[in-house]
Amino acid sequence: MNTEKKVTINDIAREAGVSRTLVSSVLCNMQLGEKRYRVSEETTQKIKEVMAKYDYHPNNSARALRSGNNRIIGVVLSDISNRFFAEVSRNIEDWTNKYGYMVIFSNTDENAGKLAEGVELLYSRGVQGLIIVPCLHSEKIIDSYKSKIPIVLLDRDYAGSELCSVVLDNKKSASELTGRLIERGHRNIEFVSYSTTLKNIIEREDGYRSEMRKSGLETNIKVHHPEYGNYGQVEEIILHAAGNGTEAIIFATYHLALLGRRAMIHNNIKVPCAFACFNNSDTFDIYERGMLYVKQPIEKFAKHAVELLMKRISGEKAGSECEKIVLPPEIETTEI
Amino acid sequence: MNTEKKVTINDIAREAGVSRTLVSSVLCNMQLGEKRYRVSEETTQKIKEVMAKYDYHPNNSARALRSGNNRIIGVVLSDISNRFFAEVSRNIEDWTNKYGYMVIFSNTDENAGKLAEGVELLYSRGVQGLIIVPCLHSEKIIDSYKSKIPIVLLDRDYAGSELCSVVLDNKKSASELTGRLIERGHRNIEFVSYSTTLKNIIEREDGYRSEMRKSGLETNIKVHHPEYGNYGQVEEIILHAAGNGTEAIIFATYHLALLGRRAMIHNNIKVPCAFACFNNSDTFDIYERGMLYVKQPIEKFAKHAVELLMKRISGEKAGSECEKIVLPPEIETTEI
DNA sequence: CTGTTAGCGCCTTCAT
DNA sequence: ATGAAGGCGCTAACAG
Repeated sequence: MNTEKKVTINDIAREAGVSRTLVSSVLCNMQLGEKRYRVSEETTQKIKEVMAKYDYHPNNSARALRSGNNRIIGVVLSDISNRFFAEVSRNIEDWTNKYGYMVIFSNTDENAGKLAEGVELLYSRGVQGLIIVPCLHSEKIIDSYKSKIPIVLLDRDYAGSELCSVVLDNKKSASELTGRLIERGHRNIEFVSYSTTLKNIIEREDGYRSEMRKSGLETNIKVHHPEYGNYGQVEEIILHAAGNGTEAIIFATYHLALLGRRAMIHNNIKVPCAFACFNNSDTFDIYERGMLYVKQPIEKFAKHAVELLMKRISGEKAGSECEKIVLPPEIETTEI
Repeated sequence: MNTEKKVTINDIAREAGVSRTLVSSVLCNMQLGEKRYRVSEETTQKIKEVMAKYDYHPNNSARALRSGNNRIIGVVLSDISNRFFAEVSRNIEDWTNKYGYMVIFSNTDENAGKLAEGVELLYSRGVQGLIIVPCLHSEKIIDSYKSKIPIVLLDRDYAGSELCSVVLDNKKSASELTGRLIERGHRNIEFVSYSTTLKNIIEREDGYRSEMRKSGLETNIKVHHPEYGNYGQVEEIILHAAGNGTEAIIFATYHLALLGRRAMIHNNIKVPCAFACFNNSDTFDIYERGMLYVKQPIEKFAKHAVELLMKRISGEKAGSECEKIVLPPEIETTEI
């Protein structure tokens, strides 16, 4: 394989008859948008030619060592194979690339222990900054790094985090969704969620409750908290709803919506005439026509997170106040 | 932020009253499974304490520079937000971590130009090896790197590639799928695919044709090649099939299956009584009960790809023959 | 505009 | 079992 020794900056300098410094300057100018170091057009050309001729690639480790910046950031999230985070990742990657940075991912599977491992691994790898999707009980762990490395929270924030964050306005999402269902003439609207301390989820329930109250449907409020992943309990909820004139059900998460829909199909239930969840999906788009859902503004999530992080990495007001970005919800309907 | 200077190996050495060499040795021993360099238990302990006390993290760039290995590999694939590749990515990540390596991704969007950019970027970043999902017309680009860096092809291979690869037995997958439909009593089975030179896709069609022939259904062979992403054409195929006693349709890709299913639903067609595609999906699992499909052995894809790559990186028989791994298909049925 | 001089932090012989 | 010395490839100050 690597029989031929790597060509270094010295080789280029020698071959071009100039000093290493010049080659380095040209390199730097290339990486940015030209001109930061003054090098004559003539020598610049010559050096570029030689670099091309020898297929020269500057050694990144050396650069990183010298400059103290390896142009890598870390992203810590639940599971990159989860639909939502997969798309977020893709967008983060694209944005990061625009800054000349690359991304390394770490999956937590919603487990604080794994999050700790992941963050530590990335930190010890020397990444320049971290975008983190916190999970339950990860607050302290994250806090312990905030003086060591720039961090931006994504999708979720927690009380007392003095960190930049980009999140959806979960409460408003749920209340708008509820409002839409009420507009459609529904009154018996139920809400299926989890019993959790995860801020995101709690706010969704809040949104539902407050909208119901605002519309004078306080007595119609009905919230369920099945155990996580317990299909049987979801099925019971559905069966019960079917026999009680429930007109619509709101599921607080995509996963819950899947379970719920499965229960309906398996029991051949058609009663609940509206259906909503917190995410889009290519298949729901086909199978659930005219269904309301909250669209996650994924591109914005990614864009803002990367921008915030880059700002902190480049040190503008390093330790200063944190910026919290709350994105407005977008309620959408699948094709009719 | 980084007000406190990073603590280096020298600081640790000074503080522990030993030489850098010893600290380095301890470090190395820690990273592997103990004992490669002889250091007395006593000093080892002392050094470890000091490292912990000062929260010492060896500088990765320096290590990489010195050792010539940054323990990073690159993965070039279509689109990490695509369901199949998202899962593959996750698995590659997990496997790679077991080797102490990390992953950087690059997306091609099935575009050879982007693939070229991505590969070049990763190469210039100095990754130790590359796992690549080739796309149309990317053969030459990939070939041009094979003498420079270890490469393993994933999911797709191309004629004449002298590279390691891990792929599914696409032909067999399609023929088994066809066989299953025939077992179920179907005779008029159609196949919807693309007109392409992508080996994967072609082999699937081959599999269908050969199985039909083998079962004496040669005259029932019917293949369609709609343009990529052209919903109208797919809809026509479905409408036509519905009026002609077609009993089953096989879609060569997941995307085609989605389009096809959409056409059926929009036109309220129930005629085609079997339905199959080349991937699983959480929603198909719910909406298409008893549907046959080919399950991609994603974990195996990842495991083998990473293993092959690591073998090449560590230089065992560097330039020698390439290993081609062809995974057997697993035909599955969604819940009934 | 160009060259010289110092290291960045670490690993690796080679001595002791 | 431990230490000294050299250098990986590059960039950032300075000089000219």
